Amino acid sequence: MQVVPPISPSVNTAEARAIQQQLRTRVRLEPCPSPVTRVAGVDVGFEQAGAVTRAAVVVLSYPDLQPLAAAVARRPTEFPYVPGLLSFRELPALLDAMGRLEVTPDVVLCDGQGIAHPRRFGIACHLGVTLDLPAVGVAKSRLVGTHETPPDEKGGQAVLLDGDEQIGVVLRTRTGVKPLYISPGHRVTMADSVRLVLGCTHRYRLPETTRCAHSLASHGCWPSRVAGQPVDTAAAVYR
DNA sequence: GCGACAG
DNA sequence: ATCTTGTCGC
Repeated sequence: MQVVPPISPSVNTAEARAIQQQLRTRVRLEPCPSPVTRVAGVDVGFEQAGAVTRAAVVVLSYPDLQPLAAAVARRPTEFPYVPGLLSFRELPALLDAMGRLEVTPDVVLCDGQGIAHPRRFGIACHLGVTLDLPAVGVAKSRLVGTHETPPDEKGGQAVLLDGDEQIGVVLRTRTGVKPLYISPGHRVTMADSVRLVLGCTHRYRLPETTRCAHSLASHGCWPSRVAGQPVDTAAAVYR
């Protein structure tokens, strides 16, 4: 897919926060365009003791969740991990990978927060706004906000609040596992976000999109099975 | 000053 | 995120 200008050059943490305050005005939480037929998942891993960032993006058919395409990209790591500024560390490599994609997804599920962020601008917002693509934040742990314990059953939910503002949903994707922190990133509603995550989830805690992206980013290959089906590596090409 | 803190 | 083997539980 066509990815426009790179991302911000080397910035310091103060500048990064200022950029977030500026870009947050571009976030639009509106109904996700329908129908959704292609869902992407993105994730990053590191090599050379963190010196190199490896990003992966996969595209699955929806709601079938069968592999359609994927892309991987590597580039020097130029920003440290700072809570609240994750996108400045991972987005450059992710955009490189997105640029190598042959097909354009209808929505992207990101590994990290959407608006459930101190400045309401997590990595899902940054990626979504940058590509003007619908994006959802799917985090494995909490960054900000308070919540009750969601019911211990698949689909169990609890509202994630920052004061009196709802910034996300704490979602149990399967019985007996730690819940995920879901929040809109761009061009999706809170309800769309939960629906899409559940729609992409099968037998594991993480949605299939995230599982595939993580597998490609850290192991360099697809999982043996996606949504319960053996993967046809030949059809799911990537470069 | 003392914790908390996506990946 | 990453360094790393076995092990407890459904």
